[in-house]
Amino acid sequence: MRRLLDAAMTAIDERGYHGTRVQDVVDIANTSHGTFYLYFSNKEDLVRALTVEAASQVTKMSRAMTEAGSSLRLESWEELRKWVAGYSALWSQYAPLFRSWTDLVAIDDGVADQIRRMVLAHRDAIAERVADVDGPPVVDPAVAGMAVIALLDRFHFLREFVGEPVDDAALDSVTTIVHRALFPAALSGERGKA
Amino acid sequence: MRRLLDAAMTAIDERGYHGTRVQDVVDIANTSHGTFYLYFSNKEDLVRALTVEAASQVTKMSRAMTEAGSSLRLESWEELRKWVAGYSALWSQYAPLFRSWTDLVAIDDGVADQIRRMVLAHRDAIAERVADVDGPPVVDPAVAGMAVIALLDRFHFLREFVGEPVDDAALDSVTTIVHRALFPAALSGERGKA
Amino acid sequence: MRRLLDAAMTAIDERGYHGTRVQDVVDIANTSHGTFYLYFSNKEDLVRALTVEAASQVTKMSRAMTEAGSSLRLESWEELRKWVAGYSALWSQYAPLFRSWTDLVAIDDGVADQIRRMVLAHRDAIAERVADVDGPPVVDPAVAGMAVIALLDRFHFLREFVGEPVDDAALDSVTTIVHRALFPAALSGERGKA
Amino acid sequence: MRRLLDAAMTAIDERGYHGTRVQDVVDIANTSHGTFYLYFSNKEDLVRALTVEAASQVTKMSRAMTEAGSSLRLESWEELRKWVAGYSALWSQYAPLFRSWTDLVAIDDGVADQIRRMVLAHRDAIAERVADVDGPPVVDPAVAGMAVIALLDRFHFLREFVGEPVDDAALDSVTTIVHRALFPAALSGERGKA
DNA sequence: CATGAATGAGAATTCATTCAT
DNA sequence: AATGAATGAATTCTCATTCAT
Repeated sequence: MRRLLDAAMTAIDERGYHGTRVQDVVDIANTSHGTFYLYFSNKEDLVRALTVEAASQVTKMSRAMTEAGSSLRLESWEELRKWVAGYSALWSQYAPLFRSWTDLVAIDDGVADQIRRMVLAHRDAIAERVADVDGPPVVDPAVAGMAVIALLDRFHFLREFVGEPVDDAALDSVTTIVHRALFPAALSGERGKA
Repeated sequence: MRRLLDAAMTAIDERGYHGTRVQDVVDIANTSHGTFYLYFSNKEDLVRALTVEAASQVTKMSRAMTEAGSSLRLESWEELRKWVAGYSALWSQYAPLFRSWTDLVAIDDGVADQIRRMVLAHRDAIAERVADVDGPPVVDPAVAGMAVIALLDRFHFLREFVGEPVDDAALDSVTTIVHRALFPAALSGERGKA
Repeated sequence: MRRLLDAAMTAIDERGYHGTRVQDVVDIANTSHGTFYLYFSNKEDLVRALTVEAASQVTKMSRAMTEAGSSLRLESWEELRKWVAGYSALWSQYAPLFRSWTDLVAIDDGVADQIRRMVLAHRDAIAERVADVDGPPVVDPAVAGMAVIALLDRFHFLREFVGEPVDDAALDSVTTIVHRALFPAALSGERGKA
Repeated sequence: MRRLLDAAMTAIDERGYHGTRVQDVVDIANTSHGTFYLYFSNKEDLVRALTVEAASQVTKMSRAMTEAGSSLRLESWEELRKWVAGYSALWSQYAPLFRSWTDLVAIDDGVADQIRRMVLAHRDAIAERVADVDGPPVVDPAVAGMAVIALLDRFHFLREFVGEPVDDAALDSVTTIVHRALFPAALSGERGKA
């Protein structure tokens, strides 16, 4: 079962969700057709399972931001950088899935709901952090949260797409961009050469 | 032929690229299977034509930014706002296609090349504008350009996805976010209520 | 389409409904898989069409019995014999279908409804004729009607099954049996040697 | 093994022979796939076993009619009624199987042979009783025997199918019908209310 | 130019049966 | 004896594409 999930990730990575046949998955997992349907009732069921996994990781991230006792201060460039790095690592881990989001939400309502909840929770978590900062909010925190998610998600996709996968330098720059966008008052503290 | 292209947009809008059957397109266009293959050698050919159209519009935008005689100053909030509005209008017009990008690039190399060129041209145009501004660039202009494209593209998608389509207020906020991100020095001039 | 219906009859005749593959039908019809699904949405749809055909023939028989102006007098051995012959001819024509009834009603509600209506209409038509006869009805006409249908249907099946297909002599005997069962008072008029 | 046979009857009752999966049977029997194949070499083997059981019951009935010392006089309405009741009880007990006859004989030659032998034995037993009666036989006893079997078997099926399961009143009427058909001379002795 | 019936390759899914434990 | 995970042959159905009219 784990083998099938991993194989699915590999297959989706190589050929995209639609390009992936059940046959491809079981070939990679070195098992048979029948076995696949022993564990998953169909292709969507498999991708639903993968989505639950990925979404729960992202949700864990959001929760870590907001839960009591958390001391994450996004307005600190250093802490924001770490958070960005965390997101980036997650994206890389589930890249095939994140890349297929657009597809998936159109195919299966269950998956769409999962992802919608995840996005909204993440957005709200960021919004809360942004609104927390001293001084009057100058942009709608909900918009800011969504913008950050949009930026981070798509930036990874596009950089891969144009053949320049995200590296540490890119993450430094992206962090600075996000930092400036969210906390314009806190110009000091940025790493000089970002 | 125009009818077929429009029909394809409608169909892709409703059912996504993969969900769209040649049947659907010819039904909407009120024509026949045979006619479809008279104008397009296959389904990919059709989507290639649509992509050429959309990409050329975007490229027109990029070119307008960079070509000699252009006076567009993104560092002005008002001008940036207009530019954002322009992009948003374009996105809305070609929403079905933009939404399907992720799919499309995986399907057809021709489409992928088109889009890759378009993205890079757009990124470079923005980068040039960012680099132009007086004072030392603090973030890599290429990263900034890509980040802006990523943000704008995905923001539209996500807002639609969560059921809150982008409106003027959202664009105001997004403009402010982009403005701060790209031109941290130019804090004055922002619209107060964004 | 006619070709497919006929082919289906042939195939069901040879292998039974469950034993019949779509492939078998199209092979006999000398056409292709795709063509089959052009005319029928699936196997059940095909059998539904066949059932409509057969059921309408039987219903035509029932209606001929009851409609105004009909002078069919089942209590006359000769007329009963003709009616039995008519039923027998119909059974032979749609034998594969009649043989598969038991199967079919378990598979598709549409088919089951068709057949149920047909059976009830036929039973009621017979019951009406039986009740019409002078003298007090000694058996429940509805039971008598159903018994006649049961006898005629199954008799054909069983005789084929044991390798002695129904012939004229058998039909003579069956007619006498039915005649005696329904009209015990009318003993005269029977053909002597039945 | 008994558990498996009973489970199979239950399953066939609910879903018909073709609708019954080995899975269903073992689920009902609360055992496993492996165990099933320990006792039966395949699905047909199971149904063969069930058929042997049912057929031997029917054969017992036939034999009781013909064996030396038997005093069963079908020409007595009362005795015929008892015999009909016996058949009806048997039918009800093995209803799932009797209902599936048509299917079964098409599937497995062994089953078909069983059933064929049973039907012929039964027919001959009835024929013998019919021929035994004083006076010249007016219908072919073999035809009469088969007709009676056909009537009784299908009558039960059809009544269940139209939602009016056979009850005592129906059996009274059926008895009268059969009685008149077989023994037209013996009009007296019928129960008045049939 | 336009049509739409016909095609068949390709994909998903089911389920009887096996076999290592 | 009993188990149940694993298998893969067999089947249904979809849909892009062709081609005769």
